[in-house]
Amino acid sequence: MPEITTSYEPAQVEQAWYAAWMAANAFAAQPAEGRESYSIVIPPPNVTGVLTMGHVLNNTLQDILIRRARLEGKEALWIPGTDHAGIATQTVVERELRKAKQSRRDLGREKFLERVWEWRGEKGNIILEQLRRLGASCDWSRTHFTMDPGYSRAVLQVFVELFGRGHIYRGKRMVNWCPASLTALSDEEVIMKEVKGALYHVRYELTDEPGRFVQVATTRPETIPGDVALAVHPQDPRYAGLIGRTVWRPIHRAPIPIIGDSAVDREFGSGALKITPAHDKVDFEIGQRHRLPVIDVLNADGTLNAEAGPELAGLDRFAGRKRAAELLRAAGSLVREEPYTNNVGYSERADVPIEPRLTWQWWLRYPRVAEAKAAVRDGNIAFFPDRWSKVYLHWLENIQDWCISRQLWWGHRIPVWYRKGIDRDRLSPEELRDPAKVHVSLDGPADPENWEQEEDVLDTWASSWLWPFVTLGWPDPAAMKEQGFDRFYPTTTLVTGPDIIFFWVARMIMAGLEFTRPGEPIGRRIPFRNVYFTGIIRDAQGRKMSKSLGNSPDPLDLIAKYGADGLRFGIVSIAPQGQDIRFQEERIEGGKNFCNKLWNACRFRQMSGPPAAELDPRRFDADDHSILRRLVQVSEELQRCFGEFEFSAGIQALYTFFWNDFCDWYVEVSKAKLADEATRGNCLAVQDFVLRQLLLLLHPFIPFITEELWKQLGFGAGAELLMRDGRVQSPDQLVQALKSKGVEIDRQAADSIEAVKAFMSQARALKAERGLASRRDVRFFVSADSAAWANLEANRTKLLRMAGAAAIERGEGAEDMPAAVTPLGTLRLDAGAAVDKGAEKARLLKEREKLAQHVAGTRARLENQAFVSKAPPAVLEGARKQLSDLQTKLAETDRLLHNLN
RNA sequence: GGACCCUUAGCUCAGUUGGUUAGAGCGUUUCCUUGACAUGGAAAAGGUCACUGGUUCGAGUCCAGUAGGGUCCACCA
Repeated sequence: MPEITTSYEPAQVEQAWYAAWMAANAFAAQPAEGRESYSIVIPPPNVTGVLTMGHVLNNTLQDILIRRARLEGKEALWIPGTDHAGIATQTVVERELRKAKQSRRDLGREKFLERVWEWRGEKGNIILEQLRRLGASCDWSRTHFTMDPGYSRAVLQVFVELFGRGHIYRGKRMVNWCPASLTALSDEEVIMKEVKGALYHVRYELTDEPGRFVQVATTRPETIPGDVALAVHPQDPRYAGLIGRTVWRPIHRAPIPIIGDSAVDREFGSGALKITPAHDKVDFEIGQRHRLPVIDVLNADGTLNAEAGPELAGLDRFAGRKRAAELLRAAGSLVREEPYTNNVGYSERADVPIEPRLTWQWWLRYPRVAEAKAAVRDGNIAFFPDRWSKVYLHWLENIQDWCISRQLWWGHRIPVWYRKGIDRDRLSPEELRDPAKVHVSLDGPADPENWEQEEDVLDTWASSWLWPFVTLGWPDPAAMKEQGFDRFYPTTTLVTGPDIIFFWVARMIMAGLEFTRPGEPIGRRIPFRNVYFTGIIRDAQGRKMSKSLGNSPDPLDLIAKYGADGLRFGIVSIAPQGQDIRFQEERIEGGKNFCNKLWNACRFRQMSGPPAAELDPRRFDADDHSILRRLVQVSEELQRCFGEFEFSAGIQALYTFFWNDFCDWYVEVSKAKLADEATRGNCLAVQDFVLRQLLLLLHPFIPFITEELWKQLGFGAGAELLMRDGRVQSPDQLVQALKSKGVEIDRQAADSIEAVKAFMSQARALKAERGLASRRDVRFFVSADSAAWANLEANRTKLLRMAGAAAIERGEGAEDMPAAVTPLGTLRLDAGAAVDKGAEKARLLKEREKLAQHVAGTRARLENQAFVSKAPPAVLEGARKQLSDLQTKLAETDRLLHNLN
């Protein structure tokens, strides 16, 4: 057996094991009847993406769940893949073209798409490669891409079916227009930002009463040429006589009416509102109500057009705003201009202000809204943390139709063909469904020469919302059978960020309910049973990590520095349920240190001798009972944590068990036991038993190092792999396994160790306070009763070793020796040197003070009649025992103080 | 305007149905390279649990309010 090196070097180990796992095809789900299944679909990262800390957290958690499920003997499937990310990808490729002074229009649609596919071929798998570095155990043979032929067909089929069911329509409506990407966006792709600008107070002169004005406030004077009316509240006394009269539009001068509409807020500004139906949603609605014309003064790219008048035409909208203000000022129409902060919608992707714009688009009336609400409200789908279900339900309550068309080229082209010669913008809703005029199908019309296909593509999310079932072969029955749709749908758990709860989670639920297993109960049609929402990773200052801020560390650098396991351990340990996470590199370093500690504990085991024989219950001492009891406890704790998705609590429990219970205590006491042939064999067997279980429990969190150590310690036979063939035992199975080896955990024995630990702690403290930690020639005296003395005798060898003492003797010692009261009797330290009596007295007095306070508090509680009569017996008993223990300790401390005098 | 979250040690955070003396990691102080590990060991210092009330025998934990910070939703020009 090769010797384990003195410190853990992850790079080689990780690379080698990932290759070995791949070679063994160990990530592939092996269909096996009778096994419970556990499935996860990855939130598909954008093909343009590179690994971020958010991905690290998210995918580590998925990998933990999948690996744990595998070790529990489940048929575990983790489906990977990428999203074509319409706007993002198209933007990236267009940017490349621009470097060569080209635009996509220069290339034309077909050539451009070829370029995108080329790009995807080169760069599209980078992020999946990075996930492998992290250790992700996805079934790579099932990698999907939302633009794959099969996937695309499914997306189009969904469109065709929803159209057929009347959920999809084409309509001219106000949309969020991105002047940078030149496409419509859904409401979810618009983020509100506070923008500092100006509020312009502009006066409009009455046409029939020169010198009389109506004043309005606006942030967008450049849209004044698009004004078609002023609106006031019909009950506003200030404007009582004005409704029905006309005013002069101050730019691109023309008379426009004053109308009354109750949508106007009387409290804001002057209470009068300019109406620009082409450039504001509310204005558009008011315009509709009053049958006002629409004057669109903007081009698609955000520049002003001829409708804006000769002074503004051709200017960009921001330059136009300045120019418009100047024009107003020159004309005496600008009453004043004040600094103003308002909320402006921005394109999430392009980071420019969006324009409300009236265009023809395709819309989806969401299917299964009520069912989608019920699925979460009634618990068919559980959210962790549960509070996100409120956010989800609130969104569904107020759901708006989804604008699913995008004026892009990269994406699924809408499967609609218009008969040549017809004007598609004049089709009535009935004509839209007339097959002689509009053809909607998967494969297109039989006589394509007579038709023109819709140019628009679908919103990216209109493909990703199908992810949980299209990745399992839907809708092709043969593919579904082959890919195990029956076994793996609904998937077990979805791990994602709360930021895409509307974009993705809610929509997947509706899609799943609409398209899978028609007619079957809701619990069979949902796409997943659990949704775990991760926190958002922030930098040390609490800011969101982003490319533009450059405050996100490169996960690959962290892997190089701390190992993938170190990174995984660190990120999980700082990611409690439901809270945002402040990233600290020190925690990743902590992860690396944990791995090194684990490595060395196993190294120590290996140096102690070959794999041990069976546990020998006859040789069990209190430490053996104690460590095995803790092992069972940790196993229980971990089971609970997995049930509640409390990853950081789980890893914390493992940390404490391994570091404090196993290394700091059990391994240390082992050193004495290993020197004794009588206890050596059993001690090694206990170590092996614990390490074996520990590696199984740790493996989902830190897969590489555990696999390596599993092999180094010879725990797997032949070609067995921990990750594939290992089986973690439930706490009950663990107890049973111990029983079958004749081991029954003795709780009293295990408890007795706690007193020894306290004793040890006090002994060390007595020494440490005098700077004697290294000296081994000290003697301790203990005034122990016979039971305590027996306990100490039984542990003598290891106590001497661990406390660093030459002797522990029964007796009082000298009165001026430093002393401490322990559960096993009063301990005195004979350091063989003069003692600072004053210092000793001060120390004991401080201790006495604490004890006295505590005694008083406990006594007061017990003297409270209400407490005695109402508190549960266990609590009461605990308090009584506490009081008596404290009193004993206090009395002994008093005696020590007295003697010192 | 509506909803939700946070405020606990110098820092970042745990604290699971209310119940002994509120924990961890990092940092700090002292000591230690004894044959797993200095990426380590031992010991220690450090907290009126944001504030004010309330419920309760008992509150970091439950309720109400206040202050500060954050997130999401919403058409206020």
